[in-house]
Amino acid sequence: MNLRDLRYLLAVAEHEHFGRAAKACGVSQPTLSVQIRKLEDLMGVTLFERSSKTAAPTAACLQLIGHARAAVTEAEAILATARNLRDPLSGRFRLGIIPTLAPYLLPLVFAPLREALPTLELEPWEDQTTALLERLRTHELDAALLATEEDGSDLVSRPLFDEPFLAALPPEHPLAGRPVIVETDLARDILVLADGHCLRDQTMEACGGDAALGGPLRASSLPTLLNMVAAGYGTTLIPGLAAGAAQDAGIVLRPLSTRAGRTVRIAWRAHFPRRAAVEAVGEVIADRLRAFAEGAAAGAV
Amino acid sequence: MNLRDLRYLLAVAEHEHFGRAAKACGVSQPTLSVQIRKLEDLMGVTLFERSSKTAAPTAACLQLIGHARAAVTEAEAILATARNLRDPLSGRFRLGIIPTLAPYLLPLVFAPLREALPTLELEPWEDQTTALLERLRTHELDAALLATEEDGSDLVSRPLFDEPFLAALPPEHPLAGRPVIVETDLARDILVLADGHCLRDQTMEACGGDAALGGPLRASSLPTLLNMVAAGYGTTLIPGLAAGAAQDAGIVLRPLSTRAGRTVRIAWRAHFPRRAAVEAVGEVIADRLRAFAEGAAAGAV
DNA sequence: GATCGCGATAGGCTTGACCTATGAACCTTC
DNA sequence: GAAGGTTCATAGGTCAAGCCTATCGCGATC
Repeated sequence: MNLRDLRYLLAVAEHEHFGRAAKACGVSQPTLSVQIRKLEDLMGVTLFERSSKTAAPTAACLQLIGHARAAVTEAEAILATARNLRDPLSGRFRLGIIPTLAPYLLPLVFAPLREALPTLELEPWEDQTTALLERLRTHELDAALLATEEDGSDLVSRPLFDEPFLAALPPEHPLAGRPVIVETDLARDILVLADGHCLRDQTMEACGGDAALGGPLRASSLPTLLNMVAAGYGTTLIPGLAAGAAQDAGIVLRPLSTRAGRTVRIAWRAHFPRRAAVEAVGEVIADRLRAFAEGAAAGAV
Repeated sequence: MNLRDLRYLLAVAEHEHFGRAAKACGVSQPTLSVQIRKLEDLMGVTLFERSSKTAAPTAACLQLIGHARAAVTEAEAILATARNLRDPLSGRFRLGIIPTLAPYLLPLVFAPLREALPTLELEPWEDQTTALLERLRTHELDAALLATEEDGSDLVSRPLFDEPFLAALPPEHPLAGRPVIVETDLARDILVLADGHCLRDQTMEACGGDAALGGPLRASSLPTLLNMVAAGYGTTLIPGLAAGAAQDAGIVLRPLSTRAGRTVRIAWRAHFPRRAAVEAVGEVIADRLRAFAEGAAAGAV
């Protein structure tokens, strides 16, 4: 049985006439005769009572056409729905973002994304890198903003912008008077984030790679870390986008001598079919951050 | 688009694996790959995200499979319903019966019909001949029990049994003493049914064919006519099956010298597809009335 | 590095839906 | 009552499409 056959059935039932039904279906009358006959043979039921005048649906036919109409309607609903889904820039887009980036990046890019991609329903999801990669692989996310290189060939990524690190010091700190900070000088009293934050590893690497660095404190979030620094418990490195929040907290910021920083990338599954949406989202973010990245590059020269 | 394609779609979505889905569908894996690809091209939507591990349904696909499942389910419901309708001896069977026959025949044949054709839902419809023929032609009846020959080649009929007429007389009537009645002797004070009853025409023909026969009275039903005869207002001819009711009313019944009678026939549209049901119903009625018909024939010899 | 498993592709076969032309039955009209 | 115009059914040929087997390319795994 075929959806086409069901359409033929409905047409003949409606017109009660093979010729007119054939015209309505855009086929010849013999085609309809043959197909209806096949349908009758398949079902073992006479569907129409033919006479020289008309083709009247039998009682059995009347019982069947309800289902037939439902099937045809559902099939058409599939195509209609597909038409609406055709635009890859439309629909839900679940974007993972690491916690040291989300609170500072989202306010910058949310409105531009809405404006550039009005039909894309952006759903941000904040979590640490490994959790985001896991959710990417299980199709629970469509893309993720990370500050690390992707791992594994099943995922790919492209860089969006460079984010320099800044030294964050309490105002009364001995190094606060210097215009530029040498990272290794921070190692003595540096504070770091908890395990799992990529920023923790990057900070430690920039400051000398000592795994025992940072003492017993493990801040669970960047705002917490900033408050600790502001309170005079130590120093840290912060990503450039957090500069505003750090200054608001009364922290002194200084550029680093080695121009250390991180590259924010957007990552997605290699086979993800809505590549266009990923590209578009990345493009909007990169555009919005271009001034920031150029400023960072200029400052580094 | 095709129901087969939708089944393929559902299978791949369920198994998340082309090979296993192909096995479940009973086709080869390349077949499935090609058909799904065509479906994707038709819809303009990527349905599955393929990788070397698995074929995961996309968000778009998940939105579509609900409709797809509904369409396939409806299509299967058609076949299931058709299977139930396949037996022509099952289902509604609308049988028209003329009013001078229905009250006496139905009590005789209803139970035998139920027993012989338990799945046939018999719906009797009582009306005069012309109305029954009209309803037959408009497909509002499946068959009709008549006492006339069918008219027009679009309808056909077969005889079921012969029903002799009997002279019906008030006990005090002068002719009541005779063992056999000559029909034309009844003409003087005969009572007839209203226009439209075939029995009216047959009575008048048997008694001399005078159109002015029967005086001003036009009984609207046979029971009324019987009561009029019982009350002494005149005589009439009654069909044999009404004999019991007439005797109950206190009427004297006598055979006719010419053995006049009528043939009860079952009529149906020439193209009616449930011919088997018509034949079966007719057969049960003829069987049940065989004794009656033979008795009538014997009585006539 | 070889093997295995996945989906995609290629080439050839066969089915079946379609068309036009024609037939058979029936109705209407002159 | 013969002619012509309906109706649906049938016949024969064409062509698209679905299917198969064989093979490829890619990635993971041992």
